[in-house]
Amino acid sequence: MSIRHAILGFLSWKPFTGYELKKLFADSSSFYWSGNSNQIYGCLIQLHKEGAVTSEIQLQERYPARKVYAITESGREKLRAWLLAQPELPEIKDHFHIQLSWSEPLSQTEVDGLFAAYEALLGNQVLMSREAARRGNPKPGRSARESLIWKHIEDGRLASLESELAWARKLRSALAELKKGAGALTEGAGEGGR
Amino acid sequence: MSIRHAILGFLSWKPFTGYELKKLFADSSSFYWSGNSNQIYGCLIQLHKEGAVTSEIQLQERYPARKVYAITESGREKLRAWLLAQPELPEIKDHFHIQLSWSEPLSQTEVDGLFAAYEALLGNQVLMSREAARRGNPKPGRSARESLIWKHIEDGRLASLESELAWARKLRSALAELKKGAGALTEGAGEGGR
DNA sequence: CAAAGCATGTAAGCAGTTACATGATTGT
DNA sequence: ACAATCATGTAACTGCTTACATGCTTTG
Repeated sequence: MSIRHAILGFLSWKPFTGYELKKLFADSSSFYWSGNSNQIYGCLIQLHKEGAVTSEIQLQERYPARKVYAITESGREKLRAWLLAQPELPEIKDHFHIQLSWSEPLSQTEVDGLFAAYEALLGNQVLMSREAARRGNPKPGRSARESLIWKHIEDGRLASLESELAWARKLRSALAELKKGAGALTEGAGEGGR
Repeated sequence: MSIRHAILGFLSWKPFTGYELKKLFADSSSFYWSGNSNQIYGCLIQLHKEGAVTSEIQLQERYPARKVYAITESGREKLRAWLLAQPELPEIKDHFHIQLSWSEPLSQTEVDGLFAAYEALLGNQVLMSREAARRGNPKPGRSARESLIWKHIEDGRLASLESELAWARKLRSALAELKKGAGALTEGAGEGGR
């Protein structure tokens, strides 16, 4: 799966300029690409070469000219073919989990600091996602089905963020419990050691 | 975060050959890299140049010679610096969610087929993860803390797979309900969309 | 006798990233 | 005066992927 499909997806909803697509990607977390110009503009040029999109130049008075891209019949066929392709599993890169995996040389205090930072990051993300959901970024709503799907995807993302936060809190307090137990038995030994 | 840190992590546990590391990555889903030779061997050569690891050639009778890599003090410092770096959010690429986002041109039957395939894929993954957890792949257990962390990470992965499966099932049946409702009112219209 | 395992490495390519280049216009 | 918005594009780089190359040994 590459960004080409997602761009075709957006254009199957309605025409956009590269600049608009860039923002759509940058503002969305489900569509996880960064929205860098290189990729968007490059991709649009290529799709145009392949005949999947048409581009119309619109001159404007006070702003630079813009190229509005629209999907073609052939583009819709390409999109359809991809939509029917074999689903793939989600790809998850849990950077923090890997960091934790090798945290043995760190002290309990240092590990606790990592948790604090991670939980703050997640908490922030939860708030921002909730706010974004409340504001409601632009999305198609061409049918009840489509709206239902988009709603569930949004809810699912929030839920998974929240459950990751709960996971981190639980592990953190389990580690604190462990420390307390060990401290009672060995009088503060086991800090920083292997 | 790149694979260099994860390799240093493994070597901070105990010495390994490139071939062994390759398998460790290939067999693990938490350490999400594919475990291709190019990256592993290339990375080890580079780490050796930087003085983060030493390599000892072990000749064997019936098998090719192997290079056993061990971490150096400087390597441990590099690892420690990375361990204390600012945590990062998980990166999630929900390929299937994006596919679903643009599924408007598909029929209800086609969408349902996608769900069936996705649920089968996830179900499989859940079984394989459970089996892998039962078998228990090689992992360090240098302290109660380390074991607790690894256990929670494993459990967390399973839980998130299971909740994704539950999410898919819920959305699928919500879509079926929607279809039923619409069918009752409009007598089978609304199939195939715009 | 073929396939899989042991073991190290190289080549070619892809999808993505940040940073740069240009230049008018509008808001603080 | 400075930054942000509108708008399109290019350059250099990174991290990762599949596939290839070699060759011996063990297992089915």
